[in-house]
Amino acid sequence: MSTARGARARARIEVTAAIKDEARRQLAAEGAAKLSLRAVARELGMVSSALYRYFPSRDELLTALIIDAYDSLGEAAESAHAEVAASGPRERWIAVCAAARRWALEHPHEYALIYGSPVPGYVAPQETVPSASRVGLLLIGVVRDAYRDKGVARAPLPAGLETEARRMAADIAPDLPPEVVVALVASWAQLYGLIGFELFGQFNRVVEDREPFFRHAVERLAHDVGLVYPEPGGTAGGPDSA
Amino acid sequence: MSTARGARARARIEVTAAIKDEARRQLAAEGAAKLSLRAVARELGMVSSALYRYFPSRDELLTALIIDAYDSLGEAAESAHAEVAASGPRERWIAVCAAARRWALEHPHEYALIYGSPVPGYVAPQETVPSASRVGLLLIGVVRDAYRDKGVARAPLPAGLETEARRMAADIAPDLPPEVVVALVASWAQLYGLIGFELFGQFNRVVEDREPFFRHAVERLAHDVGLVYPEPGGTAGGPDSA
DNA sequence: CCAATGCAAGAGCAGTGCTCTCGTTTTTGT
DNA sequence: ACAAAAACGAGAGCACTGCTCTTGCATTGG
Repeated sequence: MSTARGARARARIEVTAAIKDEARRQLAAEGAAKLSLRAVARELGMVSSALYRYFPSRDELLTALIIDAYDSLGEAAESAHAEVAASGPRERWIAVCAAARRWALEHPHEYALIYGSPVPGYVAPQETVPSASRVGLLLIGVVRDAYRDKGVARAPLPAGLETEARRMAADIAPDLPPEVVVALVASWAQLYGLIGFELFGQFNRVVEDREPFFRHAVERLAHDVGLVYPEPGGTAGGPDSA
Repeated sequence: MSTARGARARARIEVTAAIKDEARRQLAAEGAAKLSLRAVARELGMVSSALYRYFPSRDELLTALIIDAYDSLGEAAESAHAEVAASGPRERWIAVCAAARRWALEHPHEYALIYGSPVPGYVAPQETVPSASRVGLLLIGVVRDAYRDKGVARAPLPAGLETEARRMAADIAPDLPPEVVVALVASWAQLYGLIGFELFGQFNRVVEDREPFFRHAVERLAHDVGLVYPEPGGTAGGPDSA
């Protein structure tokens, strides 16, 4: 009974996985632009039209790969974070950022797929959101822990940003002060600016020894979100001084 | 004489320009992926093979558009900077960053072409470098002026970054302290992280009122490169305290 | 003035995403 | 258990792409 509706269904799952695997191989090898449905089908020994039984279009296949890429990146960041979970917030912050960079350097085409220019007129479907948020959630968690523990440093917000900052905080991390949430989101975006510039060649002939450069930049981002001190001994606004 | 070898040569220039114009139109309308040589030729009333007399391949056409895009962005930033040339370094810094953002929002596909994922296996040819550097040079200039005037704030570099920082400074701005150059390059990359996230939809449902958010983030970047004070009255390390 | 070159046009090749049809196989409802 | 329904693989075909090659005309330079 468990395999009653299984023969077909299980085959379907396997073929779907095989298609994604082969597609991912081609993506990693040649990039999203050269990913061809026909080539995938050819490599799998099936005819191209058969592939449409599994993915209704090339874009749908790409979307599946995008979700997988987000998850792969998120997993890499989460496991890197787990290894330093006992350390201070600065270490944890740096570990997550460094893991994101490492993953990007190891999977350039997949990184380009998710953080580079989105394909043609493509808007990310709703179902990508959970996977896409994993690194961000990790960073939020680090700052939240630091804040709960001994508080984080903050700088006042300009007048024009106050209401938006409150709205952002309510949506993202209601337990954190708006200033911190704003700095967090900005740092999050800036992190990917650093990674993208390295990956897409903008640092060629500008930054050569990139690892220490990145580490230093990321430490400054940690500072920006209020993770001020190298390690123990945080002064700065505590959870109660709001 | 000036038009002696002109009949042909002038026509060539005009046709080349017409091709680029039409290609740019299609790029702006549909994005780089949907830019088709045949469609360009069709729109210009010529046959597709004729177009290859002017651009040896699609990639060459794209490269030409890339250079134009860099120049367009650079020009926008430069003219925005010129309008506040008399103001303090913070105002000038913000004006350049805001102009880059505005240009990106107005030319999303062109921005994606130059700062998004590079096309297939594409590496930017050497001739793009001057055009690509214009915004960066502007930012360097702002910091240089501030430094010469009353100095900028600096934070010490970690040990592992010192030699690379010196190398970078020698290459980029020998008259600026290495710490400042490092912060400058990092801020430069981070600026495009902010712009890219807004443009490519990463801020959807996260940041709604983006203009003040961006402005605040950019002010913090100004702070990071040592442009500390809202306006006059800079303490911080002067040109001589190196 | 004539040869060399520049250029537009057309045909053609290999490749793409995608649709539709046609048997065959598997699943499902009675 | 059997027939109706759904899922599936294969193939042909359409419209499109980048790019090459050949042919014939126009422009240029010696």
